[in-house]
Amino acid sequence: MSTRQRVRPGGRSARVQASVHTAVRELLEERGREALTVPLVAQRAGVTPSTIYRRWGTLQELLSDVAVERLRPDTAPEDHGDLRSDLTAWAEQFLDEMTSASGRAYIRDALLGDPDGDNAGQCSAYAAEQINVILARAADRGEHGPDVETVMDRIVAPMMYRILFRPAGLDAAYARRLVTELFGGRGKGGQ
Amino acid sequence: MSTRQRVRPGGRSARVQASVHTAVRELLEERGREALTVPLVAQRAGVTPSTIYRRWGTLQELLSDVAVERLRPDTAPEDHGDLRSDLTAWAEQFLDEMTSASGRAYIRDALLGDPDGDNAGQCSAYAAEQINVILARAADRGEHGPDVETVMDRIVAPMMYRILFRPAGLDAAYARRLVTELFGGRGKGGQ
DNA sequence: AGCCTAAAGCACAGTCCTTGCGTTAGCGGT
DNA sequence: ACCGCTAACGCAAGGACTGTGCTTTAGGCT
Repeated sequence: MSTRQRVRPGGRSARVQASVHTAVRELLEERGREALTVPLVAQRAGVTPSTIYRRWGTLQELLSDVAVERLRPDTAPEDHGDLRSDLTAWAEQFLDEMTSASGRAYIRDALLGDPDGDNAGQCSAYAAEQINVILARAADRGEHGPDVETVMDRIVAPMMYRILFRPAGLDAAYARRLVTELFGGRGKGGQ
Repeated sequence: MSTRQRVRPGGRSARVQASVHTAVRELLEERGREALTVPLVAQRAGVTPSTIYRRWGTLQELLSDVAVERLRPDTAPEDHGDLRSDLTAWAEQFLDEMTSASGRAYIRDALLGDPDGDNAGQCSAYAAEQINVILARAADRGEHGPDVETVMDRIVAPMMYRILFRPAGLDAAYARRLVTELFGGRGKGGQ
């Protein structure tokens, strides 16, 4: 079962979903994730727990839904005039947002309550979308650069891997280094 | 609180931990993850639920512990005579193991019940260890290749990212391609 | 305007979580 | 080798959470 909700806007369902999502975000900030329970969220949202159980099934699936919504980029990547600057700026901002405690928590939540990998795929699609915008702009300028898959492999994947598995010592310099190495910086590879 | 157990071997604690871990692995295979509950594991392991709650706190932290134990490589990477072959073989095997349904489940469990990122770091350390063995062997042969961090960024991270976020269409060819590109294959990067 | 369906509320039963207290195993000291 | 001491386990009970059958309501559709 996909957890993403497809409710028509304006109806009661939409109101319930919105108020539940809001309740989750508020309670996450106020009391932290450990303190969250379905009944607590239900009370804050002004619904009964059974409503949440029926629509989301599990607290984790609900959290996953909220997380994906929160991880959706709300703005197009900034235009700095050339591909490399755009990628660098985007990577720095991405890493900065995702490295924060709440950012990591959202990523983990998105991965967590996600039986069929649907929500995780959505997160990846968001990043790919942003990168596509950057690459398309570069193509319009006449620059020719890597394709999306390469950027995902060389920039996004390493950042995400470290965020998830080795969160210590991550900073903007790492993001810049990845971009530099992608652009033919002296990669240490090769034999 | 770190969930990793530091019990002395031979004592009662060690016996309890072993029987609980075994119970988890057995029940995971028999009934699947959804059916797992703390009381169920406790019954199979021959302990009381409160013991599990006290030592692990949560089913997820327990699962995380078991997952990390299971993700530990039990054998040194094969020696194929040269660095590139070693890396390719290792990457193929790694991807194959991790792409399986149970492999992905273990990875997610390891990430999941892991408040301070301790278990996730351990997983990453396992991979780094294996790669270090491969690189050390290459150095002994007189080959000079990339350093560990580069291999983590270029091989491990992309595979893990796709396993977690885009599990569709992953195969050995992808692993080979990553190694090829690392070894100066025509990377599509650069402007 | 009225029907009809999907979703929410209500209530209750079953399970799980959590903790206080007593007991025990086994480590360390003499 | 014995004995005290501490950390860990078992037991039991209270409270909270999960999940479901049935009823009610909102709002889309003709």
